[in-house]
Amino acid sequence: MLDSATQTLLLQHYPMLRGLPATQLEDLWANATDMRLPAGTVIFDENQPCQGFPLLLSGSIRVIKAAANGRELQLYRVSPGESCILTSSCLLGHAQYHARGVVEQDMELVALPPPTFRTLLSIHEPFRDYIFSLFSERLTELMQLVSAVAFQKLDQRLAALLIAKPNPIYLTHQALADELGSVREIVSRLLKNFAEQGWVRLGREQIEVVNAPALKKFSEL
Amino acid sequence: MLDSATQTLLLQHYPMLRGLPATQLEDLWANATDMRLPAGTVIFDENQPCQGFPLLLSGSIRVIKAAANGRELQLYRVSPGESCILTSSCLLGHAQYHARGVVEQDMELVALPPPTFRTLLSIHEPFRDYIFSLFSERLTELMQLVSAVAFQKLDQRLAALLIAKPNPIYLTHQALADELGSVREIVSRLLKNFAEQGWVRLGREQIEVVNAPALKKFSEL
DNA sequence: AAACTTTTGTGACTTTTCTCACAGACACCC
DNA sequence: GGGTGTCTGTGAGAAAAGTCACAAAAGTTT
Repeated sequence: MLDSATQTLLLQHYPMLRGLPATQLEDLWANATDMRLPAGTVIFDENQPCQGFPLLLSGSIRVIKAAANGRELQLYRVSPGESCILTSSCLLGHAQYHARGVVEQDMELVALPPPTFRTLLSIHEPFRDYIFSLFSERLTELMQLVSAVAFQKLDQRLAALLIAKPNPIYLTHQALADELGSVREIVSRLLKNFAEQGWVRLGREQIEVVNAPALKKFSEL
Repeated sequence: MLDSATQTLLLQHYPMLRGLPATQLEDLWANATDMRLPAGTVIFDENQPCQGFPLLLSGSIRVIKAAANGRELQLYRVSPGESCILTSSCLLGHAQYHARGVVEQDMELVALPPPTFRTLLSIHEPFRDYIFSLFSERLTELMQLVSAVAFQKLDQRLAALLIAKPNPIYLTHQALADELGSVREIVSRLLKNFAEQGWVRLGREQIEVVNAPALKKFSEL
């Protein structure tokens, strides 16, 4: 059962739920549960069935693939208003997870039980459209990712990653490597190259992009 | 307008359409168009909008990413009964294609105009479930692919590819390379290694797997 | 401020993959 | 059965990425 503050917040982040018939909305408030999860929580992992459908209110999730040797690669990130499409996939494909979800920033979410989720999909077109667009977006992103991993050099991917982030970047080289699916040493060396070109300035857990256009050009080479 | 033979074929491959109300079925027959495309046809490409929703009756499509230098990588294959989810993605996400679709084997398909597709989605739950499962499946496949490309060595991926295909494999090394996102020379060399291990026998445009278990074990290393 | 942890820098070396170049093998077609 | 085009084999070398080992630097804790 959701309190009214959470209800308001949910409708803010998920406006497509506003048009729901009153009875259905009541049903939603009654069956959904509010949760808070601290950063670092593993909310799902490979080969696990899934329990509910998450609607993010704040914070974010990193969805990653982990390799046997400890390396990992970020598939995508889930932000408020987005929900985790992988969970839809599990629920709708009656399958299990094939990735790991880790809370990146402390998170508040509303979890819908599977029947409620299915009902929403079937009765409410805006919600259905929303879920389809999410699927569509993720599919596109993943295809771009496959292509990047297969055909682009790491330095280009790193450059693209740097300019995609808010400017002074407060991350360790290891964190960047984990996002790219590579290792720390390589990222360090590449960053040093960028620094020598005068494109970035490096500090401990800090990377300042000083020549974004150059990085962009380089990443598109 | 579909002739009755095509109608029957369509319902065979897409049984979830059988439960449609009669009026809706009439609408479907009236608006759908039958098409035949020879192998090699590019049915869609990057940055193109899409016209209709394809339901495959026979043949197959390779969905690929092409790199600037001529290399390519197969994202997935579409077979009869499957439909191309990328097109759904385009239609539902109101976006453009981000990959290329090439007819692999001569193909017969029924194309639904976007409005018909949307109506089906909204009124017929089995069809909707079907589309969702397809999305779900593709998403999972793509995630596995990303992971394979990022973390597995080419020899392992090649081994996995060989055992996934019907046994005497009639393909050129170039075709295998294109499926893996690599180049011909490497595939040739790796195949030679496999042959020296006694795992395969090589011929012109022919690879016979003689020790599938060994290949499987190797691919899972 | 000494001890510890985390992060970063870096050299040396290996492995994997790609590139280029060219030769031989096979198939097909007049 | 000679010509032509498509496949395949292979060597030499380069480039990219990863591994290992260790040291220096920057923070944190006590």
